Amino acid sequence: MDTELLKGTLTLLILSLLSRKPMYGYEIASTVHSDTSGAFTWREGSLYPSLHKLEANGLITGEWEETDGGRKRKVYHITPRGREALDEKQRSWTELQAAVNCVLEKSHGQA
Amino acid sequence: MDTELLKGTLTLLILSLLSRKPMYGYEIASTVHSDTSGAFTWREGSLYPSLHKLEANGLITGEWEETDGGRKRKVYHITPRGREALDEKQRSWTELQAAVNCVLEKSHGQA
DNA sequence: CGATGTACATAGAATTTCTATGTATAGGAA
DNA sequence: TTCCTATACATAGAAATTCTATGTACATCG
Repeated sequence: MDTELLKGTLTLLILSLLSRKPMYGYEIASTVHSDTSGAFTWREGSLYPSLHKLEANGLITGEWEETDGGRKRKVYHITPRGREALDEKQRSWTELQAAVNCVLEKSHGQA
Repeated sequence: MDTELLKGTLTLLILSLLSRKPMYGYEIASTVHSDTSGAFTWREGSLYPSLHKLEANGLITGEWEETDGGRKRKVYHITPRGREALDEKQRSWTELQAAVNCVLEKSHGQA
């Protein structure tokens, strides 16, 4: 997979995943990995800074939680503002697809 | 339009446009602008460096041309290697769309 | 008791794209 | 004629995103 094209989808997908239910970072990474059949494999160095940025922007909130095993996790919830941002990003994504596909189709068969 | 998502599509679209016919930089920018009904407006500071990079990588070749009016333009042609790269990038784009839409759909209706 | 998996984090590098600026000419408007 | 706009290319530096590499720490399984 061309990693160049992946850029910008991270935020969209994090918000989409958190709209299902609250998740912690590691869970987000493994969920997107399995949901995309391994097409997306986010590095921790990309994911955690993105989560911090989304939290700083008020789109998600994180709370420390302790599992039965005594392990600590930071569970993120999407905020109302986060849901608005998700809606907007989804619309942008739809527009982007349409615009790119329009150019590709116009090229098709020519030359 | 969310400019974050646009990243990575520049190379794909330049190659796609040049697969139609040879074009010069300014023409590429105005064509993509009109083809996408203004959804994409590449800055010259993004376009020209990208063209130089594609040329350095052997995916396109540029030749200076002079118009009747005496104006100079650099007309770019796609190379065989450029066509291969275009095919590959188009496949990646299709995969990316599928993967992202799969995640978005799985989130739909939940929570 | 060591390896692996879980779980978070940051520093620095690499890459992409944008902003700002510069040069130069053609053609129409004032 | 002179100025403004559109055409046409270019680069330097900044900003943003993502990756690589590294570090910490604990649980569990073999």
